[in-house]
Amino acid sequence: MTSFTEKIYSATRKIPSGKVATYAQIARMIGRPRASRAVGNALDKNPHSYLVKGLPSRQRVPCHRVVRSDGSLGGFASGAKKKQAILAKEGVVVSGGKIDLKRYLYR
DNA sequence: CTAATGACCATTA
DNA sequence: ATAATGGCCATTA
Repeated sequence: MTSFTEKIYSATRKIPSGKVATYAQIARMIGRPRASRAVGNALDKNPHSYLVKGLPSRQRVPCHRVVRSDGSLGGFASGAKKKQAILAKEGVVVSGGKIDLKRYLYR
């Protein structure tokens, strides 16, 4: 575990249910404004599934709340379809493959 | 050490 | 609107 990935997980955990953040945003939060791509890599390797019950909240990383800057979903280890389903359950509407960032972006 | 690899981004055409 | 392009950067081989 590198400090880089730990910071990413920490930042990602701050995103509340019903909101989303972009990879670039996470990158900015941890002080590496140009590392958005590396952020995606780190989240990809994240083994902590959001859906696992009983997992301590400190270990849960809601990586499904991280999307692309253009509002499209971006990737997901278990499939983008799954990602969308979880978001929908939290109240984030994905229409036409895009999310209305004006409404759901975490500020 | 170098090279390749992406859950990316902004710009340009 | 989509597609290509060049840049970016931590991690891994």
